[in-house]
Amino acid sequence: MAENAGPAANETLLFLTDDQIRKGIEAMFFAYRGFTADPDRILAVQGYGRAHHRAMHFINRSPGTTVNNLLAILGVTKQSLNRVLRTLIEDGLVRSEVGTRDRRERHLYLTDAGAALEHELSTAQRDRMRAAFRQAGPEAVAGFRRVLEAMMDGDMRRHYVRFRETDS
Amino acid sequence: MAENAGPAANETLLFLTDDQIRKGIEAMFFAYRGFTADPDRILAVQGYGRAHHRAMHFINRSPGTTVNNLLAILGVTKQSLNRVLRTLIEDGLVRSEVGTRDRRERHLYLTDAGAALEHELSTAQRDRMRAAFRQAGPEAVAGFRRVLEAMMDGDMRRHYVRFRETDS
DNA sequence: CTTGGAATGTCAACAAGGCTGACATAAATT
DNA sequence: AATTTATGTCAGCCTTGTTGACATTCCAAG
Repeated sequence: MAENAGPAANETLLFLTDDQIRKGIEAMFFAYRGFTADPDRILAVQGYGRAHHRAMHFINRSPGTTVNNLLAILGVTKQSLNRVLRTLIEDGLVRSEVGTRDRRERHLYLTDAGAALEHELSTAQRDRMRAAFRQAGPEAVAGFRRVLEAMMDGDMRRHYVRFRETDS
Repeated sequence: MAENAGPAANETLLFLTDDQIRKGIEAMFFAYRGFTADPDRILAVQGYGRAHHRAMHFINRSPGTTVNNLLAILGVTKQSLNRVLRTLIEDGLVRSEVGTRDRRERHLYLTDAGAALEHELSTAQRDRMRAAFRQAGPEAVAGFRRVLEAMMDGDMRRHYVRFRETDS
């Protein structure tokens, strides 16, 4: 792994003190609340929760994905996901199609109504993220991404990278 | 607020495209899982959850804090927090002392056992954060913090800043 | 071809931890 | 004395995690 070999390597190690790390941890905690606040507000009105948002986000990202696939990405049990999917399907936001090649699989798509809600949610979340990005500047954003990627578990990083490379 | 006025301002606006923002959103989602994974594993063994971790973290950060104070930081209802605090007090991890100046208040402290568990949890979390910081480098870390701070809600930023400036 | 296992998805029941509402108590404030 | 504030508690609800049991479908070994 290519270690950072910048100038004044001795001095810059200050960024690894427990105190700096602790600040990072608290920043992560408080920021994540902001990250989910806007979609949560919208969802509460409709009687949905964060789990519905996550499902719709990733169905939108890869239409036709299977339940199993979604399971691996979301990192929950199939039973948990199923409850969420059931309500989304009942409410006409998600469409589930039996696979043609393998009839055990269900391929998931957003309906028009589902796409509309997903768009509303993701717009709210994107607006805040965009404001933060603009305020912090492009170099900060690059660093933000770099740290987050290094923080992911191996499995999650695989999913993330797969998405990152899709339709770059 | 001082807008970024770096060189090639035209070109660098590319970092604000919807696609870049979406990558940031997904990075945040996947990274937060890694962020909580290690403490969650430890907590599961003891029958506690993330809520207990958060309470202990902030009691450790400001010993003697009141219930009301903790409520504002954690952003939950008193009923929710009380359930968690009750079990922590019953199990001898947290001590609650009636205030001397204002006897309505309860001041919260970690017991030795509580401090030990808190330390175990925060060590696990810090280790991962430190690894990510080291891998990403000091400039990336600065950017990471900058973006997260810009992402916080106003109230949360107030709490964060208060902590950040305490015993810097 | 049949049969047994593996993969996939569904239903039921439970627990953690959010939430609201109502209420009690004690202390401080007016 | 009356009101407000800080805290705790009870009851009940919702979302979203969990396990266990089960149905369906596919595939591969006999």
